[in-house]
Amino acid sequence: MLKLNRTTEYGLIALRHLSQRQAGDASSAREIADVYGLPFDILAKTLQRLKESGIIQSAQGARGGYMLRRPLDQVTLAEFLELMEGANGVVACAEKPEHETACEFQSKCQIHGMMRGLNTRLKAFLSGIRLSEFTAEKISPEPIQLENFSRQVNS
Amino acid sequence: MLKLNRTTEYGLIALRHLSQRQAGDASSAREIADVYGLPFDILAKTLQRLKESGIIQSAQGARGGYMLRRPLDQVTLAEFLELMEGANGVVACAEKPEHETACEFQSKCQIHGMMRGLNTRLKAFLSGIRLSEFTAEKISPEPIQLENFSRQVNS
DNA sequence: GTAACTCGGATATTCAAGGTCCGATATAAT
DNA sequence: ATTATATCGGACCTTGAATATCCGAGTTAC
Ligand code: FES
Ligand code: FES
Repeated sequence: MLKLNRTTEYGLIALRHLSQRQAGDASSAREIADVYGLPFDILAKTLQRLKESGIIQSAQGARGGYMLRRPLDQVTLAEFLELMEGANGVVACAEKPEHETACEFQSKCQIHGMMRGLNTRLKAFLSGIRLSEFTAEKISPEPIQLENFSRQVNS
Repeated sequence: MLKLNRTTEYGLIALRHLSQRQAGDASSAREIADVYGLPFDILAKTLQRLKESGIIQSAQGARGGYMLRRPLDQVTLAEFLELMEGANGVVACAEKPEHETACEFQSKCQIHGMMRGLNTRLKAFLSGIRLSEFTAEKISPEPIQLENFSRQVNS
């Protein structure tokens, strides 16, 4: 139940990676994919999406890559999930305006109001969690091995 | 994001229906499907599942049907969702024991711990919501039209 | 110019959810 | 007893979204 998309996990892993790099330091999609063993193509699309939303920024061309743009403690999990998985509520009808015919059952559906209430409460819950919780803390005591991926953009 | 299964909605609608009937009054799967315009086969399976879990009970044969068994204010949304949608966490690895190899990325995954934390918090949130919230309150002021479906088991 | 990137779309594959069908069994009314 | 109406339980098909793959185009550093 309530399972997250794969891309969401990829995105979080990437954001954590970017947050651990020095400011002004860019990481390419290839680098991140290799370090964590993620499928490159999907990760690349995910990063593009994150860039469109303004959470990260990109530098094109050789030695290009991605860098954080917004501080992760200012991005809520609710915003991030909506970004990665689309604005779907617990039920399809939860996000639509009340007057629209949301689903074929709505006219007879007696729990519609409660579903909308649940959706609101769930969003409030997710809004109380910031992405920095996923990225700020260190899990492994030793820093990530970047090996030959390591580079500096401004140097 | 975090979209519920269709069967979950069907189940809630059915539970609400059952909760509105008099004690000792049974509703057949056919009746509920007709009243709300739900697909009969799927609703029937859903009701069977709810019966196995002990939330409702069944009476076989002609004039049989389903009745509530457990008070709905004693069933949490967390329990209900796990029942209807399986014990999946926000990520596949969240529900498994820590030592098991959950997914191919786990060894390199830096956010695994946070994911498990999120999963725990989400479950706590869902455990704080009881099914009675979905069924107890009246939405439409007028009672449901049962027409020729109306019947009494003990009469 | 060339290599290493991002960018963006088109397309294929995979998988679970959603839905359908059918046969077996149990009970109540006639 | 027979019939009608139920639950029960499995097999099966369909569909759509998630996932993955592929390719071409545009940018920039060297
Ligand atoms: S139609 Fe909105 S919850 Fe059922
Ligand atoms: S492997 Fe568990 S969250 Fe990534």
